[in-house]
Amino acid sequence: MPELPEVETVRRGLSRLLEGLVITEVSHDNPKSFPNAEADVRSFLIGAEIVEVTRRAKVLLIELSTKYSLIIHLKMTGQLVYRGDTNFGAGHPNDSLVGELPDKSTRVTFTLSNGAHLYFNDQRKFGWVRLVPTAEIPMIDFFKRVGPEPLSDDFTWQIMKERLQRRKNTNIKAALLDQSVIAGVGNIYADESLWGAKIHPSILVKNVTDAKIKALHKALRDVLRLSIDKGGSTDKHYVDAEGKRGKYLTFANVFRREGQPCPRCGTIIEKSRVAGRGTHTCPHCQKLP
DNA sequence: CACTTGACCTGTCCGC
DNA sequence: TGCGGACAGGTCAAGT
Repeated sequence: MPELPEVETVRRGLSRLLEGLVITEVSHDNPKSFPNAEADVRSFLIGAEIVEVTRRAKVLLIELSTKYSLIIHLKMTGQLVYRGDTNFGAGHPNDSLVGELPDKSTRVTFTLSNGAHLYFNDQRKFGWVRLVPTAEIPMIDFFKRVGPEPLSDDFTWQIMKERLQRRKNTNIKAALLDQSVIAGVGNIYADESLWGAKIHPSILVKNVTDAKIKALHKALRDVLRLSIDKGGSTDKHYVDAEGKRGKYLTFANVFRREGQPCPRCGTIIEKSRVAGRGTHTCPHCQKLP
């Protein structure tokens, strides 16, 4: 569920909370969640200062002072939550979704030089933390293949068209979800941006007009920016670096709104399956040509 | 090669 | 109430 706006929200929180701190201890309960954390990983981590927290697509990068970086993918249910000396939980006025930590979904715990902890929680164990030499990150297959950042200044509608043409014989929703086409788009913002541009998710890329691609380019960037502004989308799991929910779903137009009226025309929103995903559309606004 | 489907997991919800 | 099955959705491997 964490897509670009959610991961970016976590990044901003971690950047503020972690930069300058030193890792003093690390533990993990699940080998799958930290696949290369064998034997001497502690010696590479303990004593390392956190220099900078960045993001590429849906992946978080924590650069350390030791020429190593932590790479973290939250996949669907991953959380990275910072806890200082007050281990607050649900019901606290800060709107925290998670309770006292660690809990049973905690996979990795970092202890920091100020006495705080960073918890990597992941109910479904799809996510992971890896330690890699910083210089080797560009050589990792994913980073070689991943498409452009949709919010970067040079991401024009023409670039978007060119990227989408790589998947011209598939439907537009599958192409949007393909990380090698455009970075960071997942199910929520695919549905929201297609509604915004009035495009049916099943239309083949080669049949989408330039005018529609232009509209999709604007709709996608608008919805990603709005969601970042609202702290992302929380359904069940996603929280920011302080455990707080995101508020975008309050503003969603179609996602998880089947049975409700389309905000634009009042037609009842439908849910179907496209590209193997639950897909939300307005049958009046989004028609196949 | 281009594209689609299934596997990876666990918790929740729905129908019987 | 318990139980089976569908579903949630990011990514990669396997299948067509």
